[in-house]
Amino acid sequence: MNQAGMTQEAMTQTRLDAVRLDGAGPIYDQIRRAVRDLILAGTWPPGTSVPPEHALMEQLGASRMTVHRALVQLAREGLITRRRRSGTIVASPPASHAMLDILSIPEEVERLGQRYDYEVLSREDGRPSAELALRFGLKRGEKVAHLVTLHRADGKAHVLEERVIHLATVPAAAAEDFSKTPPGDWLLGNSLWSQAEHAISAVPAEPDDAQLLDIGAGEPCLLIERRTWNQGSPVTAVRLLYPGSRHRFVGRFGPYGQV
Amino acid sequence: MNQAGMTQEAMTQTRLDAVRLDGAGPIYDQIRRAVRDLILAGTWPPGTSVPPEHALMEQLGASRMTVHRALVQLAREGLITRRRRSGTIVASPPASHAMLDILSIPEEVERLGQRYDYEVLSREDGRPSAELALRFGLKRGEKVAHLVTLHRADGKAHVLEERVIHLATVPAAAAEDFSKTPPGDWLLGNSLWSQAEHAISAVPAEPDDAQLLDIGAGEPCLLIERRTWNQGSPVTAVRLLYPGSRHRFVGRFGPYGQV
DNA sequence: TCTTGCCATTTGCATATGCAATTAGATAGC
DNA sequence: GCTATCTAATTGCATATGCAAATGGCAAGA
Repeated sequence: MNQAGMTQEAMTQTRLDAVRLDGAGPIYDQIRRAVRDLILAGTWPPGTSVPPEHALMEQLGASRMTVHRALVQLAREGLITRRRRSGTIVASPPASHAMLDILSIPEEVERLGQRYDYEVLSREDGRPSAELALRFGLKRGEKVAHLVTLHRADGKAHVLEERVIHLATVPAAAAEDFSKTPPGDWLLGNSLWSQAEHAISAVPAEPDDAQLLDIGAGEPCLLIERRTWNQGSPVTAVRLLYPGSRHRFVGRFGPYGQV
Repeated sequence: MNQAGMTQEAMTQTRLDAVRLDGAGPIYDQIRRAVRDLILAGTWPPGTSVPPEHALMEQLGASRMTVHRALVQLAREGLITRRRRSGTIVASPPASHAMLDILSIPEEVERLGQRYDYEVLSREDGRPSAELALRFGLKRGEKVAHLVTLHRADGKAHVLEERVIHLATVPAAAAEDFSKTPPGDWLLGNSLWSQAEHAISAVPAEPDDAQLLDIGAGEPCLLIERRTWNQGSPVTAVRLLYPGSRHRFVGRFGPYGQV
């Protein structure tokens, strides 16, 4: 191999060392979990190339078919994509989530064929007030960035976003002013998350919010609250307030799950 | 074999004949789809035993490992359950659906630890009025049962259900008075569905509905609309109106899908 | 320089084989 | 009858083997 080849080989070696089996359960499942964990932990970020089957096979002392089985399963779960000759790479998490696909508001608006813009209405960093802590379930001590953002579609209010970002988990957020990228999208590219919880409910618009959304006070709005964590540490919490009359969320499924 | 054995064998034969490959794509996937389709079509209802690997292997001329691969996938998808020696049986569809698990309202209420009861407020069978057809997207010609049901938790209005049932697809509904089982639960046991679509939105309560739900007119409500089909034929459509202040729907997921 | 064709790498699929684990049902023993 | 034991059916897992399909990248040729 040439020098470039050596570098390549060294990288592969590094990647291989990270794969550790825990001896619990079938070998193919140990391999699957080991690789999955490396991906979810961010050790192998999206785009990283996964070692080829032969390399894993030798490293782990398993047969190719066993390694193959593990990787095929991960591919079906959407964590990796595989192509003959090109090899296997870590996939990017899918942007959409059937029912609650509101990860990127710009995308959501543009998919409707409307022009998107947004405005950060306020921003404050520091320890949360009692009221804010209550609303987002924060502890008083933790430092957060608190942002209120209005998103527009074709110039009309689309959704009002109120968000806190945990600066201990995402320190880079302190230095970002979100003038070019709205907070939700910025977080997608600048933080990791491993779990989320969302809740959906119908609430009357508060007078202040109603004015911003250009609807009448007390009109029904769809409130989506989402909190995300990474390995147990809180990342962000957001409340998205949609004017009820202008929005529906639609999903499809079959008796055994998503179709 | 004894006579009982013969019967058993004959049944197995019947079941085997139903498995037909279409020649498209990998063999394991042809087998997987063939079996899946028999399950979804109701030919093999929940509880039916699937022929053992050896039988499928001989019937289809594939190796056992290939048959095995197909069945393992179906098991992972939740359509079948497998046990050594006992064999493979068709699974019952899971009762709950993470985000929109509102298939059974009695269960939903009892899970909250409250006493459930309900009342059918009105029922009419026949061809839909223009207004009804519009609201549920029906064709004027199709005969439907139209039901309005109020569900209560601890005696308080919980959700207002308005439903149409397509009598062409579910003829048995014509003879059922729903006095013992609410329509949604009755349908779960007396009809098949292969696809559903749901939509969620926030609407103000109409005066009539507000009175039934014991809230103020115009107060925000969460409206869940769901339509289900079986093999393309409409089965039922329902509008569930929840008082917004008393309900939240919660779900959890990870970056690559449901956790 | 550009194109064409070839080769080596990597994944995809199917088979054959063997053994392990589970357990329903039959059998033997009490 | 009841229980303990055995047998055989059935799935679960791992390996070895061989070939097919796709294709990145190199080499030869125009």
